[in-house]
Amino acid sequence: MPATPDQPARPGRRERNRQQTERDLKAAALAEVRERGGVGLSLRAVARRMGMSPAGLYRYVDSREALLTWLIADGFDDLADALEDADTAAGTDVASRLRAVALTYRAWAIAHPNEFGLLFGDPIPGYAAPDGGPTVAAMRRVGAAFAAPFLAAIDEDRLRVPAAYDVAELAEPLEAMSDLGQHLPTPVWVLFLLAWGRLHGQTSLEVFGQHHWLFPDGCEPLYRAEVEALLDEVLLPSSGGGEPDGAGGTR
Amino acid sequence: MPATPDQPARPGRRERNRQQTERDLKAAALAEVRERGGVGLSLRAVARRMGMSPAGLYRYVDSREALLTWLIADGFDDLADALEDADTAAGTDVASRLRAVALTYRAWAIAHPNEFGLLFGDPIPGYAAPDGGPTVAAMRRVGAAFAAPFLAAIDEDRLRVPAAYDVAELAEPLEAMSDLGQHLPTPVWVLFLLAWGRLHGQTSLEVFGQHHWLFPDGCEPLYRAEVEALLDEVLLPSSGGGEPDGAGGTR
DNA sequence: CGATGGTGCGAACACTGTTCGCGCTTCGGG
DNA sequence: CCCGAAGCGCGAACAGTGTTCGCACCATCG
Repeated sequence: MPATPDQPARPGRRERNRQQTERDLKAAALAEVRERGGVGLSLRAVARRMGMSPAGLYRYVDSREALLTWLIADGFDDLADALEDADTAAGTDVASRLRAVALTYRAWAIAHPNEFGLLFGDPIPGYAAPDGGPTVAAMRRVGAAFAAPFLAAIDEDRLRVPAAYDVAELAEPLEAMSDLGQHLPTPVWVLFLLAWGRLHGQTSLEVFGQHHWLFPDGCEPLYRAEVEALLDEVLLPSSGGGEPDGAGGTR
Repeated sequence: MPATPDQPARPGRRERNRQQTERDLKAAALAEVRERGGVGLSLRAVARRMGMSPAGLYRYVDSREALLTWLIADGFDDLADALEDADTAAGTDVASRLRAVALTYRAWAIAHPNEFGLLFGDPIPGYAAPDGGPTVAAMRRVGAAFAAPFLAAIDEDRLRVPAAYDVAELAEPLEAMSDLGQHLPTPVWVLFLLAWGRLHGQTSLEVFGQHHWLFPDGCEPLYRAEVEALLDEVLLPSSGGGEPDGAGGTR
């Protein structure tokens, strides 16, 4: 958004300064979050870091909470970018794409633990994401990036969805997901949400330190095992018939 | 720990008062966490709640952080109790036991969202659970309660563990888990950790609000679907042969 | 009885988010 | 060109926080 559409191309000294300061602010706040964590974000520290008075920040941000939701939205966007990049870099094979996205999810979380905590950890005490707010919009991008390989698998008739996933009670609320892509039957969305949960669970347990006493060096092998298991369960071999059952070996 | 072992049974007016105050303090802090969240725990608020001066608290607690780790340990213990109770109440059938434990995990989390956040959300900024500390000990209880039905399934030869779970790199770190019960081969622990991750992932996404915009009324049906899928995948029908494949119906 | 040490508290310090009102710069229009 | 208006940044202040210090009190033990 280089300028508001009604002011076609009039940067103006002031406007440019403001946008520069906004960028500085975001960068400073992000740096602060990265090293101190979202909970420890201090407006005064941000102000100090950018050589500004604490009060001055309030020309750009309504409150500490507002700054946090701003960072949350940015974080979701960043994660979505990473997922999309990994997806496109993985070529066209549905299995590679799904694997790439899954591995990137964990990799991003480990590379940005504090941001991950901001996005998926304890919600800010009083705050609940407003339904139309920017955070949910950005999060839907993450969902969409995650769903893309699944949708591709459907197009190739390679998605194995268990009949048990056709939970009637979920049909109605899942209507809201149809704008992530095409309109799809309930069990597909259930499959997708459960798959996300599996990967997220492992990632979350690792990043939030629950596995640290077991695997001080990280849980990548464990995660890879989960990813391969997921691929085996969810993806049919290729288009060409073959054994329809596969509760066994992988790679 | 009713008394220090070197002071065999001398409650004494003072000792009793101290223990009573400790209980009050924990109760007040827990209440505060329940309504304000772990992040929002304020020592001064706790002090106010129990009619004490802020400074007085420091006779019982080293710091806010210490109080939090205390609550964390208690939280893990409470969760472990809930899981153990559900397990024993579920009778002897391995499937029922596993289902009960799994459902109780989510139920506890939903009933105690702030405590769940304390246990599994953003770690306290500076704090890392000391390896020998009380929090990891209590968390191992949770792990043990979770593992119990799996161990029972092994005893009955009803656990289906994929060969692909025999990840060599995990053999060594997983040695540390053998004191949760008997000493078991690597893939069993992998299966267990991945199962926990699946349930935790769904629970965490729900409790931390990521699914709220999709399912404002809660995700119990989704979670049940995951639990049943897990049971189907992981548990062999019963001792008596039968169809080895079960990607189909549930309850 | 007197000494000891646990107990509670008021005051203080450094820090936080946030508000207010003042000057200063930059802009838009007469 | 100049002048009002609006945006901007800041110092000061207020209420709140975690934490420390030193002083009273009182139960305990010699």
